[in-house]
Formats: sequence, C-alpha cells, structure tokens
Amino acid sequence: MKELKSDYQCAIDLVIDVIGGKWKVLILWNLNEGVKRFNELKRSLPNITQKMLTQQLRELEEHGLVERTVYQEVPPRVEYATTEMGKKLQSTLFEMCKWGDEYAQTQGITMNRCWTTYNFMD
Amino acid sequence: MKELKSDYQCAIDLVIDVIGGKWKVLILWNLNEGVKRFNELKRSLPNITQKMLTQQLRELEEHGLVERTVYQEVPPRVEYATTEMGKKLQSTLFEMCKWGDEYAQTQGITMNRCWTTYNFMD
DNA sequence: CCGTATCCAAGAGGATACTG
DNA sequence: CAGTATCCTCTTGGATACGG
Repeated sequence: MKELKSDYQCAIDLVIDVIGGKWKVLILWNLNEGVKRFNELKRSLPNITQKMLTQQLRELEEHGLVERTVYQEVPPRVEYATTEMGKKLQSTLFEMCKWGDEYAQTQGITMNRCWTTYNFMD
Repeated sequence: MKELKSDYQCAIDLVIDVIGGKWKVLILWNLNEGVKRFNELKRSLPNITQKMLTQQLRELEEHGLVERTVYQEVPPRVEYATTEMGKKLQSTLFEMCKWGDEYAQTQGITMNRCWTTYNFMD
C-alpha cells in the first residue's frame, strides 16, 4: 500500500503521489459519473486487471478520495463513490481532459471521445 | 524516448502519457516562472538527477510542451521555456496545486509551500 | 555548463489461478 | 460478485563515470 509522506516541499509533488500512476485519474474520472459497482468500473476501464482495480481503489479509499460501501447481500454488492475531497478534483480533471482534446488535435492524434467526456460536454 | 500512441480512447489517458511520471509536471510547474537554464532547473528540482532532467526535458520537447534554445557560447548556455501548448496547462497545474494545498490540510500533511506557489498566490 | 552512456535496483503493473 | 494470492515482466528512475 502506497504511503504518503508526512511532509512535502510542494503541493504538486503531493498531488502526484495521491493521483499519480496509470489508473487513478481514470478511476476518479469514471466515478465522477456517480456511484459505481466494482464490475461496472471494471467494464469502464477496458484494460485494467482485477488486481490493479482493487489495489488502486484501496489506495484512493485510504487517501480519502473514494468511499467504499459494502452491502451484506448474496451475491455481494460493493459500491464506490467519490468523497467530497474527490469531487473537488472534478473541475481539475475536466480541465485536463479539455487540454488533452485540444492537444490531440494539434498533434494529429485520434481521440475516440469517451463516455465521460460526453457526459461533461452535454 | 517515450512515444505517444496514434489514437486514444480517452483524453485523460493521453494526458497521463504526456505529463505523467515523477517529474514532468514539476518541470512544467517550474517553467511557468519563465525561461530557465538547465542547471537553474536542476537546482529547483532538489532530488532530480541530471539524467532524468535531460530525459524528461527531451520528451517534453518532443511532445511540444517545452522549447529548447541552445546558444553557441562557451561555456554552453541552454534555455528552456514552455510552448503555447505548455502554457495552456498552467491553469490546470495551478488548480492541482490548490487542491493539493487543501488536501494536505485535511490530512495533517505539512507543506513547505514552495517558490512557485507563492509566485502564483501573490 | 550541459550533457551521454552504462549499469542496476526497485516497484509498478500484468497474467493467472483460486475463494467466500 | 468482488475480491486474494502468486508469480513474473518491464518500465521507471537512480548512481556513476565520462565527454564536447
């Protein structure tokens, strides 16, 4: 489990530790749509493995960006949602996404605009 | 040298490829202050090695976020600056930084607010 | 001053099998 | 359904030495 340091020289540094890596912003970006179940998230992240999804969700939970709710049912139901702190990243992620779209155009990169972009753009 | 894919499913994915990793946003964040020389940058990034700084700058240059200017002098002088596309990330990075500051407070993480934050805040 | 080249360690990320 | 548990690969990043 990734542990944050107790002090940082720079906020950007901290942000990288909290949402860095291959999957975390994608997960948060997905959860912006609303509460989602584990397999629902998994389907939204085309190439993620079960291990990575679990691992990243646990870290996001530990760091207070994501909330996990287990319903005692059979079969099990587990729902994930962003916390208040997580929601506050929405606008930043949206900015990143807009920049990415623009950047892709200037570089001739094809962008199969995905679900969440559409939801936001509407 | 890191190559971008020719198409992406999602802009966020692209953004991660372009500015992901341990150093790139820190470098961009530093360059927001203005043009900087190689060793000047190196001093601003306390623990970066020469190899990493060179490598990351080359990739940022290749991807069109940073511009490199070599002056034919002895000793050599090389200056780095953000491109237009790079500058367009400034506000996003600033948002990230603000979020990081707030997050640090809620988590009891010490933040030795650094140079660039001050410059922006003023 | 501003790099390159080489080698190496650590950890992130993935494949696969199994479980309450 | 929603996970664990292993094992393994590959990339990232760091140390060090050398060069124009």
